[in-house]
Amino acid sequence: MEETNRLPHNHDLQAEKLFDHMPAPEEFTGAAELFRLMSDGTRIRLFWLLCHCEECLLDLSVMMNTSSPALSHHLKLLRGSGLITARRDGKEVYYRAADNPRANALHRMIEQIAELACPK
Amino acid sequence: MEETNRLPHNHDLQAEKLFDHMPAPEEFTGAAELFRLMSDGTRIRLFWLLCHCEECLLDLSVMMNTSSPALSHHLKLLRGSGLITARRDGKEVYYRAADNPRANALHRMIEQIAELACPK
DNA sequence: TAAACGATTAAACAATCGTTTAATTGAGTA
DNA sequence: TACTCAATTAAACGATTGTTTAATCGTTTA
Repeated sequence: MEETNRLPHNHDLQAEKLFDHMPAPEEFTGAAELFRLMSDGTRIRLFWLLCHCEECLLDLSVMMNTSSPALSHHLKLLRGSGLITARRDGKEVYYRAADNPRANALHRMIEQIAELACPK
Repeated sequence: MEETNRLPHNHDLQAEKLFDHMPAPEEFTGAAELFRLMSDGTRIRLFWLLCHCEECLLDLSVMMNTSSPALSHHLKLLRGSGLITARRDGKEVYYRAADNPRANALHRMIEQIAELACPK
């Protein structure tokens, strides 16, 4: 038998059981990193934009009204997490949202929270 | 008629149309703030915990292996966004996840990303 | 009222992050 | 090769953030 009564107070039996099976902090790092990526207004708007078109850095910087070095920095972060893809064609690099479960779920959640509809 | 051809390059007609109807940065601030709240490992684990039990600060600090001032700080942030509720009973303040669409959606998304199941 | 306990707040600190400016790399073209 | 354009990188800066330590507040009880 296991001794479960190790909390200072004894309010909730469910909490005691939970305490014996607490997920380690590392179990949440992946989710935390994904949320951290979307915690910046510029980046979340950029990702949303790339869910609806494929564009090069220069056009993106005009659409976003943001400097290209700043955007390049954000694009690198998004790309590193697999949320967007990039392909070079000549001098330009074209970015768009990746087509995977995480990116799709994020896309839906953003539009749900922001109360935005997909543009026609 | 509207002049839509204002981007430096002309790659994607859809992008041109999108440019004419770009959501303002403010439209994403709500979502960004919600994601920022969940961007911290301690806080996301704390919120998940409060989805499954109601507990006081001291017990939470033991379960989370975190100092009570630090936890109190995180709890204040979560409470300020309406993701958790608090009630005082005598000397103790009991916290739990709020029951609203945002909190529920977040709960589901965290367990989906972290590949966790709700504990029995 | 005084003491004990739980919770919160304040101040200080290191660490992280996003932007800017300037320099550099990569690719096409005259 | 030289020149142009697009993209990236580097360094520096200011701002924000999470934790710690110590002090304070709120409630109960001896």
